[in-house]
Amino acid sequence: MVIVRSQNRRPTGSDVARLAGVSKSAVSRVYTGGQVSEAARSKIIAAAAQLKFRPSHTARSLTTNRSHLIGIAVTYLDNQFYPEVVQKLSDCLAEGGYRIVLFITHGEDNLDPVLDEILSYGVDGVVFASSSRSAGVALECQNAGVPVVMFNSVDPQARVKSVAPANEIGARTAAAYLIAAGHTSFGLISGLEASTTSIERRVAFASEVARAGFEKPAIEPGHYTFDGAVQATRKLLSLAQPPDAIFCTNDHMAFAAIQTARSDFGRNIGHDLSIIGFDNVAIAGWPAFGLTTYEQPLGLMIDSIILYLTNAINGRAANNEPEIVEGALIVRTSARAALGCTVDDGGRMTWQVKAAEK
Amino acid sequence: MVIVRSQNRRPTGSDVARLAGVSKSAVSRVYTGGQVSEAARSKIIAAAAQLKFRPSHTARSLTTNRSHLIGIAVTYLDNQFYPEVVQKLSDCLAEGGYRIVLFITHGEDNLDPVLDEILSYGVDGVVFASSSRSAGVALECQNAGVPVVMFNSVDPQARVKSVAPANEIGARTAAAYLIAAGHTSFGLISGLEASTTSIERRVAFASEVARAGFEKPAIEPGHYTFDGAVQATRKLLSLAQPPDAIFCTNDHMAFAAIQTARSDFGRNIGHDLSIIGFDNVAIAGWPAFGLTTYEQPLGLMIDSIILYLTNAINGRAANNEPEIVEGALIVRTSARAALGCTVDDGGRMTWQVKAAEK
DNA sequence: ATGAAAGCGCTAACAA
DNA sequence: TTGTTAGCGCTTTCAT
Repeated sequence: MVIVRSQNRRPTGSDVARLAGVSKSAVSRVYTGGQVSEAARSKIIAAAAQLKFRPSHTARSLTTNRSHLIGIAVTYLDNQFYPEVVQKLSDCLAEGGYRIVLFITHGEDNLDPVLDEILSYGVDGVVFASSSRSAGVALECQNAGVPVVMFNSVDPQARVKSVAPANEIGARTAAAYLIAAGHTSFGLISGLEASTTSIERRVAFASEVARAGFEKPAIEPGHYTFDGAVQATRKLLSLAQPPDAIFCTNDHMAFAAIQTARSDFGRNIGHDLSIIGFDNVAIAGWPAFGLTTYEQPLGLMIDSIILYLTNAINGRAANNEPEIVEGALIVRTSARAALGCTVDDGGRMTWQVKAAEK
Repeated sequence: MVIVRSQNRRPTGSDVARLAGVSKSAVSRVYTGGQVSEAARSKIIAAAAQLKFRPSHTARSLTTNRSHLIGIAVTYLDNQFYPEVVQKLSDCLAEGGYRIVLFITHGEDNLDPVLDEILSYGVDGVVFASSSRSAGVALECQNAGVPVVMFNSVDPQARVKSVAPANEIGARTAAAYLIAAGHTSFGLISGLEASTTSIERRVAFASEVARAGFEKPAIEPGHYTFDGAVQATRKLLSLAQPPDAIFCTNDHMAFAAIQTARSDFGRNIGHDLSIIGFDNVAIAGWPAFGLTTYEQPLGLMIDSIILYLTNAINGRAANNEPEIVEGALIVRTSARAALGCTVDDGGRMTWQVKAAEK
């Protein structure tokens, strides 16, 4: 009985070298952009094609100490914002030859086991896109020598790089817009209490409302979930003095608020009740919602992340300052129109904060 | 000048062994579940903790020939269905110690470069969730010795494993439901012409309509995109004899259809126009849509994928038959009510096809 | 139970 | 331009 084993083994560089009549190094050089004579190169290419050879990423990683893998930790994908982030990140990273390995956490309190795993996979960099206060884990990661950027939350001590939207400006703009539209009674649906994004948005909104001399907004927690926001909306609209304007700290909750206000309370959104969100996910533009919302300029943010990561990975000096990137209020129909709207060249209506001074 | 280099090197098993006063092999055995005396084990654990040692996944992969990485190729994440797939897959895979590496294709004609990359990453298995006719690439992958499953499309020659929904039953059920509700004039918005899912759903729907003796449905391509479906809806409703019932070959397009029919044509969905989708993504349950749709039982499908993959990876016999998994029509409000609805124990309304014979 | 040694498939000096 | 050689960090026989 003849045992044919080599058939089932994945071909290696040595196999190619043998078939092409050259050394392993020559083969390696072809795949790493080294100097190889045309004659040798073509023999190698031919042999490789014949054997269907593809260099083993794993083995290469071991010697080069680069996996070309970027870890991304994300809490959930229900909120359309995160798939958008993942997709854009994946696209940009792919251009540089990097791929994403996905770590979906579930809002657990202790992320250390996940961290262990991320680190053991030998990723070249990590993006923490979980909206919680992940500074601890991120820092550990960085101390282990792996470049990290926190997306959508910032390390107050600026030890790890962070890229985040202008939460304060966004929330203030939302408040100013609602005030300019003549609203007088405000509600707010907050996200996760542990997340810096939600806190910053909540505080800024409340402060802008107070600055204008109105009663402080009624606040209900929505936990960044759809169902949570449904409950929160019910509570707000069941108040003795229900608000006529509600700011939701993300779009995902705003969709819940709009629908609940409509179906359970018969509100006419954009007329007797204004709702503003935060993120500007694709669904915000759907006719059923026409959500007025403060956008996160994802393109810019992702660019920053990529720039930082590639610099850090290649040992180049990287700007460690937290990056707060400003968006714009995208004016649609879910909030009553305020004065001062202008249409930008993209055909989108935008709105500038007039109350520039804090 | 003293150069301290070892500080910045990630600790290795040898470092731990040296500190613990044992051999490399002992350290390895601790992490692979081998036989180690309690005394040695505790010394090793302590040393590892002190050095913050984590075994290198890369090095391990090289010797064991297992990366614990599963590649997943997906076309886009705009359609909420895919994030749901990715998340569930990630969760289930994580239980078995596997992680997902993401390959987002963009519906390119030639997937070979992507395949090269997938294969070079040394993944232990691959899931093709792009809805196009990826049988060719999938087959190549399998021939390279990497277990593959095609999700949501099937290889007609059954050479590679596939897990797919009951497209035909689903589409027939949708048609039967609309007919039972008294509709007489039908439209259909199809997906990508190259995708088996869309074709099967289109053909089955049309055939069921014909079988009942009605005029064949008006068909417009929506290309599985939101914008495409908006256009398709406009065309259908601008017809001289516009349909009063439209079947969309996925939910994502159904959302576009519902909104376009409402805002551009003033239709009252579920009354003067019925719309049915396919997938049952989370958004289908939102009050704004109340989409009646044929569900893909994601849980079951993912279980099948995992089972096949783990078997194949571990060289166990795996059932190579294509798996067609049946869902149910989830009855909500976007389609006029038909006779024969029953509420299941989960509180969802479901509907059984009565016209069982083909 | 433990250690020595070989080797996984590749890259990167170094020599020729 | 080429080949030889020595690892990368781990697992895994094989002796002990």
